[in-house]
Amino acid sequence: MSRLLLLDGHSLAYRAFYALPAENFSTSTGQHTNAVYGFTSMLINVLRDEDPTHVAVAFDVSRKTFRSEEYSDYKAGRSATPSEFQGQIPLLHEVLDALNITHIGIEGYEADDIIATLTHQAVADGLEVVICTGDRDAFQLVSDRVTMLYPVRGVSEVWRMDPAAVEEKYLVPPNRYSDLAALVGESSDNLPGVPGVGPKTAAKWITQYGDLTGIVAHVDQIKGKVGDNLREHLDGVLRNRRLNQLVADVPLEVGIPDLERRTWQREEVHRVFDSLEFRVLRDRLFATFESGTDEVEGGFDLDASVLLPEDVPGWIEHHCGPDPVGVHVVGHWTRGEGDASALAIATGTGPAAYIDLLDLDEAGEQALGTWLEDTDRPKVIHDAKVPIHALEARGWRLRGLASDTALAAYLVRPDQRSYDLGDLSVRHLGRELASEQTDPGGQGVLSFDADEDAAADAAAEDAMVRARAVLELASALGDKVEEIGAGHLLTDIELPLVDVLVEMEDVGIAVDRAGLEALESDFDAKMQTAQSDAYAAIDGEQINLGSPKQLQVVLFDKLGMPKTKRTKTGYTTDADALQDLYAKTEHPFLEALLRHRDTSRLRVTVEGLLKSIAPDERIHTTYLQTIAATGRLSSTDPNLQNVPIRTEEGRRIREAFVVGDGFETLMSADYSQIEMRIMAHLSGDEGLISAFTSGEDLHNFVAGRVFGVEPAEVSLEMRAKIKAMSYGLAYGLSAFGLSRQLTISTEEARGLMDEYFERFGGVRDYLRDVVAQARQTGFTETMLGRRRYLPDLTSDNRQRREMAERMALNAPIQGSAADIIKVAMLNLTRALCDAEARSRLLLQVHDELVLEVAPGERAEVEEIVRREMGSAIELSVPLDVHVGVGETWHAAAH
DNA sequence: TAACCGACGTA
DNA sequence: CGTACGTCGGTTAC
Repeated sequence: MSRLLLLDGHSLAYRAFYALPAENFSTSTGQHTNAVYGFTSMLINVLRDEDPTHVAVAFDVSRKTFRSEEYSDYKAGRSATPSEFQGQIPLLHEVLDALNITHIGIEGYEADDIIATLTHQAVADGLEVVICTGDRDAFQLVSDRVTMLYPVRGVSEVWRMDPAAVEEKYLVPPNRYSDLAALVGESSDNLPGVPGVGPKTAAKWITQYGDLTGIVAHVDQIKGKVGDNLREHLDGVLRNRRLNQLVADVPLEVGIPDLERRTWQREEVHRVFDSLEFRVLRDRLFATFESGTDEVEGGFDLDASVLLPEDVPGWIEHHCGPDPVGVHVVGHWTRGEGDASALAIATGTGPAAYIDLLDLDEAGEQALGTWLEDTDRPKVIHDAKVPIHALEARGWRLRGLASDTALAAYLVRPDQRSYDLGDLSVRHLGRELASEQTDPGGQGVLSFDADEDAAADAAAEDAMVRARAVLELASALGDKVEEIGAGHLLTDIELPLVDVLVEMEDVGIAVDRAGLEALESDFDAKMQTAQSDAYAAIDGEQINLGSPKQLQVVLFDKLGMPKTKRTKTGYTTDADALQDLYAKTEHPFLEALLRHRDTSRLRVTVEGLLKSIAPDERIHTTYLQTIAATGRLSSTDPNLQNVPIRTEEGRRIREAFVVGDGFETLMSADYSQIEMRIMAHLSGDEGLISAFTSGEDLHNFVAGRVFGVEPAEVSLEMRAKIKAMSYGLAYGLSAFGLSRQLTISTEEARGLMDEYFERFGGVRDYLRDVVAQARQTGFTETMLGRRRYLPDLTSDNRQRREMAERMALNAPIQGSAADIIKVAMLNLTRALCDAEARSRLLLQVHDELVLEVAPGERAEVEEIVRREMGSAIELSVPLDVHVGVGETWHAAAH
């Protein structure tokens, strides 16, 4: 039986808009999504419950319809549609487009007219119809073939209205409902009814005289005050009836066959739901419609074998040659420790094998090791750094990494939250990893002892499925990488960088544990003092100084300080705001509080570092290569890219990062002003380029140009302003933002920016063009062709659009800097290797590299570092590298 | 207990 | 109303 589902997009979204609190439904960029969320949630439920074969969503296009033509006050009582709602309609269209659901809006008609038209066509074609709308006018369409779902209690529940239900509720059959509504009136449409006549009276008359025509014919027989009212308002009633009659012959470009349900566009759904930040809803969508349907094929065909130890050498010999194989390692690796227990290999020709690493004989071990370390027998792995570490624990060094599917997927779409193999498989191959029978992650089902073998089989099969998925994904993603011209980024930069990062993570950096412990107790003592001072300043009240909520009570209620900038949950108590308050009130509590903040922050930082010291007395961070949308690395567990440096106290922490035993010194090498240099290069601005070749201090030079004085005459204040602006430009800083940062007037800030752009017109043109081009193509590109997609550049929502514009400004600059230092890391590593130096790379902090220098190698290493960092890329300005050495990170960077 | 938020460290 | 991150403690929702 075919069934058509029709939804009134406007009416349902509008319900959701008022039913769901906007503050709980908005994205990190501030876009409200409550209407989209509510509608989509309801859509998923209805699709699930009704399982229609055909679907369409109707929309109002504008308020101007034939009804408002006839009756200018039609819906006039309604307040203006809030812009927060209006802005969500295009998002709703995006959701529907991604789901491949037809949406229709026709100028001059309301959504319900479209629904009426389609309902008539569908009934004529023999379909059942389910209508979902919050507009009661649609009751007139209900019949034995047409059911209406009417949302109540916001959008959390629907009433299923068939003819009996309509009659039970309104005392008239559906085809008389419009007569009843005409008599009673519809306040939401600003259609007044007959005074004193409610549904009961109206229903009584309709029953008595058959319909409205009958009532009109016998209007003189109706007695009493209501009779007089009816006669007096009869014109209005007839007008109501004309207006609430739905049009059943709206000219539509689609017919019922066009509305047949289609599979959704998987990538679009991910993109749209990502941008709306609908995580749970997406899970619900996939959970509801992808299990047990044939939209996603049930996994992978495997010619699989679990190898016996004695079969390992033969299998590898036979199957692992010059063609890439997919590899999946069963094991784990966290915080510098881990192991591998098994390994699955899938070949391009079909066969797949599972090898238990804990049960290998000598020959197997030998064959496996030789293959793993053979550069000429290529492997493709998902997120290879982790398995490479795990295999290392068993003494193998994997070589010949031909592709990494996580890295490939990252280059294709660098702004994803995660690159889960299962997700990529569904998205790019259209297949789930796990079929229903093999569910190694499942709970409970396989928990009995008797099922241990089955569980092991399932785990082996899962590993082989993953190996095969990786192999196929490498091919599919490889094509996409090539399509966007990022092949060299993958093969020449990201893939070889994996080995460099593995080394850096393995080596770690030595720390002075005692020094850190001393710092901890020092910071702790200072924090205690600050805390006592803070309590003393507020009559001894012992609040939790780390609780913004309790602070707000003290600051704004108890002490009555002026309110600061609003946050989602109240008023901000951040350091800037507290400084402001202190300047205004000079209250000692604020001074103590700020001191407490600083010292407790330092203490927490030190504690975190202490906890992460490994048994070798070194700290091993983990670099994440697929996190930052601009192409940067990130560092985690612990994050060694945000160790304090700005304050004197903070720098003491850097003194605890020391040169390790057997090495001579630490060396810190950083690019000076690399982002400004990239901006000079990309913009080709002659003024800025000459700033870097003049030998003058950059900011003095620029400030001299802007203020029209000699560089030598630039005051410190002028220099500070120009420095802030120069850096701000690469982030899309506005005059307002600049004024706030420098505490100058917006006018002065604007004047400063105008003057800057006047002197450095190339920069202005570049910044303008980079956004314009990104809007054209949909993406930005770094110097090495790393893309970042920014669909929001064409958003109707100003906030989203402007956010995307700032990202477009920044991504090529930050991303090119990331490209450059990655190239430098690769070249530097190779050069150190070629020079047979023992010195080694330890850390990367975006524009800085930290090395550990072996005895006697200092001069040579410094020369290599300067050369390789300085020549990583050719710019129209020099790449200046600052190098320092010292026993500690602090000393080396000084 | 998990998820979120404010706050804050770095480039 | 300046980009890119990771981590912490407190709070809230489940």
